[in-house]
Amino acid sequence: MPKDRAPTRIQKKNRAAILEAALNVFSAHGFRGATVDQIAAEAGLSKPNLLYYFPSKEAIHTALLSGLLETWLAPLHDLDADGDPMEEILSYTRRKLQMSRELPRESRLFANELVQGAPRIHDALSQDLRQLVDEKAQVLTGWMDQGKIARLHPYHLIFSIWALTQHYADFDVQVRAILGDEDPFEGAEPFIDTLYRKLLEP
Amino acid sequence: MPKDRAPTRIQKKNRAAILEAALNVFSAHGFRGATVDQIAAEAGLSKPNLLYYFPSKEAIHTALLSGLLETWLAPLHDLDADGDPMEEILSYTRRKLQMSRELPRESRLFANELVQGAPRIHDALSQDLRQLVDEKAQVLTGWMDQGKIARLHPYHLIFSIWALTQHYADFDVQVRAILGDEDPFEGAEPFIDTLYRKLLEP
DNA sequence: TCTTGATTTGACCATCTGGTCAAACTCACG
DNA sequence: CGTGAGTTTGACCAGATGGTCAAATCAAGA
Repeated sequence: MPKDRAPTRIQKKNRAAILEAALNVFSAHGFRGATVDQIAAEAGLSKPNLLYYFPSKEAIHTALLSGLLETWLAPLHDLDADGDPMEEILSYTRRKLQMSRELPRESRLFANELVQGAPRIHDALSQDLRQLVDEKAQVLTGWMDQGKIARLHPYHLIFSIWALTQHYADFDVQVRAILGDEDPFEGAEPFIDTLYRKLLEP
Repeated sequence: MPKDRAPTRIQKKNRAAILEAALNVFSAHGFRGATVDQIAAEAGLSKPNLLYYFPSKEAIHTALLSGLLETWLAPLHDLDADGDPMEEILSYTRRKLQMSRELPRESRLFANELVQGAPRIHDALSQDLRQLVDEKAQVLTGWMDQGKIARLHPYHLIFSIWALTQHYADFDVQVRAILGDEDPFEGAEPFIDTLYRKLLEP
């Protein structure tokens, strides 16, 4: 294992390659379904070499998840209490949908973990995520109190945005099996936009 | 392997026990994450005994999925072109949400499969499911043409119902981590009901 | 260039896992 | 009962998998 001095050029490169490869493999097969050999091959390293940079498969997975959590929650973080309510929410849904389109591996990585009971990120859920959502739910409630948007259960409103947007990344195969050649996001964007306009209109 | 005569009492009992156990294990850990030993233990059988009833792990999984597919699609099947549009759709969403509540293992079984690219049910998706959805999308389009419900992309409308309802089963841990003690379905039902009323109102 | 720490690897190991098999046991029915 | 089909299991196997280690190779600063 590399000493904990400043990382060398090679360390940076290889660590990045491993995490990139791990994202591919874990998101496609889940934790249990991924093998260290697979990740090593994808990263262009031998297995022992990979294990020189990360002490175990679990450690790679953990590093990956915690490294991506911030990215994943950024759009919700950016929901601004001082912005225009309708615009803020619509822009949040658009960013989330865009992330489904551009970062589907990340979405599936979390989906894989969640659908199996999130054994490795349960803490992050009930700590960081919960706190963030509590905070933003209050923002939503504030807007409802001011009559700026329709009164709805704020938590379920947030869940609905997650469900609608992540569905396109997580269940991509199903969506494409049904739509055929049509680009899912082409239709999804205006649909979701319309949905929230109608739903939130006071 | 039992001969293909009429199944004996014991065969019925054990096959059922195996499928029940397999549903528990596969839905919680995915195909790769589940082990034959685990399923056997859960079914109260030894591993060789289990493999006397099903030739392989894969066979159990297949039997389970194809046996449940019908159940899973029944609510959409029942969407009646001759019924009242708004009532038909709302009752479909209610049934789907109820299934998330009462059959979460089934939902997660499919979710696990889909999120990993559905390697074992790709055919069912692009054949049976696609055909069913095509058919029901036409029903929806008909209602839109008649001005009975708002004009929307019919496929994305269906996706939205799947996403919103299955979210509560598939990502149960996340939902509960955020809601704490509150029953997710308590709030979800009126939320989803309101959502589709507002969305579909012509 | 030389040295020293960083990097890489072939060989190896223990465990897990899906699956097999022959032998033993049980059950239903004549 | 007795018997043959149906059922169960302990022992076993081959391959996959996560992980280790000593030895070899490489890179960069003195």
